[in-house]
Amino acid sequence: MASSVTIRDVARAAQVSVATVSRALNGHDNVTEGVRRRVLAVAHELRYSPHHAARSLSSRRTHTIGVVLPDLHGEFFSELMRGIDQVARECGLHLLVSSYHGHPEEQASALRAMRGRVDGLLVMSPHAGDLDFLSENLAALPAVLINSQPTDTGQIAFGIDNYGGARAMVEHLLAAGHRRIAFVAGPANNFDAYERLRGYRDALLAVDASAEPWVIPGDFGEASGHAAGLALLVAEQRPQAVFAANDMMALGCLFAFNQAGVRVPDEIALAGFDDIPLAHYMVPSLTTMRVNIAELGAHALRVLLDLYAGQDVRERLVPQVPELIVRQSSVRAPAARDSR
Amino acid sequence: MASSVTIRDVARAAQVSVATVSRALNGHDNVTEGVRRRVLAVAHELRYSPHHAARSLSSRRTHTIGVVLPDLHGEFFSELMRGIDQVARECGLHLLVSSYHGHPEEQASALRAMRGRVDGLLVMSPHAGDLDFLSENLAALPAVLINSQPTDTGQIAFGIDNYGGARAMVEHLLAAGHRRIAFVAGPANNFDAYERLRGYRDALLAVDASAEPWVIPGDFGEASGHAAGLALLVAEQRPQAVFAANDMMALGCLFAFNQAGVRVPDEIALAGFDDIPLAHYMVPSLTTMRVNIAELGAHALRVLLDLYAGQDVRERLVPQVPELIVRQSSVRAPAARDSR
DNA sequence: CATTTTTTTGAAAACGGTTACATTGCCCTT
DNA sequence: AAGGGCAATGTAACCGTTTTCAAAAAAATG
Repeated sequence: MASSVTIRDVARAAQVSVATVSRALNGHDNVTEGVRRRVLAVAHELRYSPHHAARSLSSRRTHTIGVVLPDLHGEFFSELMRGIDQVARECGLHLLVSSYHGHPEEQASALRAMRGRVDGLLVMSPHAGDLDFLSENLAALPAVLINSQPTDTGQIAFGIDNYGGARAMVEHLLAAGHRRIAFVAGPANNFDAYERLRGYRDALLAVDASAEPWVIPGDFGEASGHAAGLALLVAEQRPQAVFAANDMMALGCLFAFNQAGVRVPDEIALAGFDDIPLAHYMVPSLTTMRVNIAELGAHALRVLLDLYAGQDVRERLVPQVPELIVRQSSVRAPAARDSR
Repeated sequence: MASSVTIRDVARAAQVSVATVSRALNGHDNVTEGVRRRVLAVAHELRYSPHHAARSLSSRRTHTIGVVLPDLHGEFFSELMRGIDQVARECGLHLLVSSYHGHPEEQASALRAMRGRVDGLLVMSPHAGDLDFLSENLAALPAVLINSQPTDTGQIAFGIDNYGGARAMVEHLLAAGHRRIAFVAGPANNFDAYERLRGYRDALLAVDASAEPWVIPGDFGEASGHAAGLALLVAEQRPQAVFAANDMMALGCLFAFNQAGVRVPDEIALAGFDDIPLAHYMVPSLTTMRVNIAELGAHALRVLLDLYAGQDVRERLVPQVPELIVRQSSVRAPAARDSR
């Protein structure tokens, strides 16, 4: 089975003690050059590779970061992982990923199972109200919360400026001449969704205090966007623009509009949020708020590492501001610009 | 810092020996019910959680599976992870993910770093010719290779029947009445891409030995599909159908055709491979070969676990056969069926 | 050259669990 | 009541490293 050539084997073959082998391999400077070379040669020869568990038991470091996410699929997850992975590789760290499919108790057990397995944690917890619960189970590990609601328990957390992004989008739609703007909301207990909804509401009311927000429920999935699109089409007075809380739902809407022969943006304007790769390729291409998810993940890990190093990271927890990407779906004239 | 309440603390508080605590916690049956309850209560009270490194050092099991992939982004990766994750959760396993961005030496170090860290490995290595190299670095761990080319070194490996899938698609296009069928290829050194190309060629030549395959280079990215689409449009005689080696490139093609005002499928038919979620939402919706990537990952992990348990898994290494999904993009009449 | 200082090396103690083996206590035979 | 068998518990060795501390060797000092 697992071959298991240990540090003792290397020591014997190189005719030194295990302590010397350990020192040589870890690049300590108190080992003679000749000895070091001999040890390295023998280690390579024997295909020695240190046993991780033993090493981390004794050194109290695992060189591993735990990533606890609500789900392990979809564009968001994939991009987030990409960003995290990039930084992890640069720093020679490994990633232990874990998901809890919405079940809080699974999240708790996932978090606790991280003890002695990771040096720090990146946790994404978009569901409202589980923060006290969360800090309960954080096993005293350094942790950075991604994209959660702000916490009063002093947890290190930051995310995307969903509120500001949503406001910016509504302002764009208003500026493009649309007045009756409907909003397709995300899941009720999702903090991102809540913030985007709030941004939509505030932007509308800011320009006309008597305006009536028009909110259709959704769940961030394509299908719910499709349903929302159909619902909007049968309204006695159709909206002039539809702002979906994420791109997937906007896609579903567009699908519904296409099926019904309603032309976008001529008869109805459409906008999303996230700027997933498809947004660029839809016909018409989708106006959206670009969120650099990979950078979000990368930044989170960098902050975690500095936190681990004992630095003060407080002032680096500014939310990431999304960028407005205007494409064809929101303006009658051909899209003014497309930054791709 | 990390609180570190150890098994000894629990033992002291429960007034038993560490051995008894260990037994009680691991559900051994030789512990009196009263004692077990007391230990469990104390452990919970103290928020004890076993130190993973210590446990796996002594028990020789890590309850962790290593997943080594070429890249950590995109639809394929995301779906694969979803499938793997699902099985892992069912079995109470953790996932250590690692990527090597195409660099073989990084792959080697990633593989070696897995020693003492995981119980088994899931490796995806689509680049041709690194298999001997690979087995060199497998650290004698049980491993399952996903979607690699078949190996002669006796490695456990399986993947997708890309060849058969490509043949099936070409046969469908031929049956739909298209004769001049162009193929947008994938990266040159990618085994999946090679197999799909081979399937295309063979299917064409099977029906007419003098047929001339028409292959445009691509790299599986949207952009290369777009470029290929433009290239095809300026050919003196346009193809009647375009078969892209994956959906993303088909998407790029469609984008090019749409921009040029060439209607799909009326003027030119289009087909892809993978059945990514967007395929369903494109206008027109895309005919493609559905590959159940999540299931591929799930199956790979199940095989790995059985391999680990010492079973013979040889006859379970059959390639996964993709399913033909006919949508609007390949047939003039409204799509006959759409299995979504 | 003797002595002190510095560098290089080795022996052994952690690290926090699991588990083989020894021990204890209890019940059952005879 | 003594002994045997069995279940529950404790003791201590072990897993493969790192690291402290002491010893040995080498270098610097007077």
